[in-house]
Amino acid sequence: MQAPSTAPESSVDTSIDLEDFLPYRLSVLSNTISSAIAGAYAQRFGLTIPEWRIIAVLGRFPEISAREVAQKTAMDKVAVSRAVNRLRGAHLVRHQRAPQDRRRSILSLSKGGRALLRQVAPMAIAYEARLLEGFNPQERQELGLAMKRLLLRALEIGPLEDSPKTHAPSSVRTE
Amino acid sequence: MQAPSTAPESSVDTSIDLEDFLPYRLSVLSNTISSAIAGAYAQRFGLTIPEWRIIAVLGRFPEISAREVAQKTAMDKVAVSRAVNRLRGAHLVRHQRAPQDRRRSILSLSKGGRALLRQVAPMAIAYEARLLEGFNPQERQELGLAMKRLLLRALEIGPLEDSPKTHAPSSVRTE
DNA sequence: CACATATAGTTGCAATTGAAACGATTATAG
DNA sequence: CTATAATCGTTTCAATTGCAACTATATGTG
Repeated sequence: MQAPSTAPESSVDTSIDLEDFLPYRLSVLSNTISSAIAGAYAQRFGLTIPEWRIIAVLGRFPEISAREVAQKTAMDKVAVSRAVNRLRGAHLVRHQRAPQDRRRSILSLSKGGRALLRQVAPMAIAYEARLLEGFNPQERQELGLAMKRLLLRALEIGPLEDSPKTHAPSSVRTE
Repeated sequence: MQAPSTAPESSVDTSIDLEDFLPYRLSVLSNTISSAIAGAYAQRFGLTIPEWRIIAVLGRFPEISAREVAQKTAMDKVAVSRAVNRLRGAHLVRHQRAPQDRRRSILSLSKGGRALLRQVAPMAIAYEARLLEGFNPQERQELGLAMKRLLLRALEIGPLEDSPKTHAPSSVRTE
């Protein structure tokens, strides 16, 4: 597709080591941890991770709308809607409509939901503690800070749209 | 925002702050970065992340089997099979059978696959470089090390099955 | 008021994914 | 040698997901 590479001995010159590639390593790490947790939640409490997230956030911020839940959990609104419905079916979450804006829902934990949270939260916290066991306070702080910086940077860089080669002539489609 | 600490009662004693919870933060960070990359790969090269991983690993280790690809990419064998089929359809990957064990496949990049890798790899590396722009060499090393430790720890802790009683001999086999 | 536009949440549909069953081949036990 | 088990990769089927369309409310404009 492009002009043939003029490299004389090209066999390995563009090889990339997946094991050193930060996005790959992050993905493997995150998936490993998430599936360990997901297995435990499912097995012991019948909860998925989206459901657990909703319960956690409602424990901390009662009486918020589905949209706010979506923001605070970094979940899609569709995922929130479906997970909330399952939780309602299990009588773990209560659902009202906001009187002043009747599109808006007001979600909160039921008694059972709060009881479940009291069971799940310690397990989650204990798991995190085991993960970080070998890290001293300074290392923990540095790790947290590094993740914060990376996330900020990833959001700044953004969706990586076309051609970073030419200086962007701000030809951004607005529709 | 937080309830007044006056009540030593039950209401908030198990609240967990999702934003501080390491597995959640890792998941958000990884998803943010992965979807930025996925968008760019799809748009510019018509590649998914599984496909990109396979191309990268075949660029570095030619003539390996699907099973080895699965190990090296941390992908499921089913996912590898499907992605390899798409790549074969696009004439980016070649597929032979091992003569001494005819169950085993031998995969390698075609000429086009190598050309594509030469285009994609620099973009991937550049993206990673932008992510890490603000990190000095020591910070990079510490970050890499921290991730390594966390992954090892997560594998040690394992699937978090029932009864964290007897510490099983950690079978972190690397075959 | 009538109309267009915007927002909250749900639903339908197609694509993706994962677990288990499968066919083909090779390895092991008796 | 034969029967059984294990391995590699594919296929099948069901569950999950993501996107767009949809319903219902709400707001803003002439």
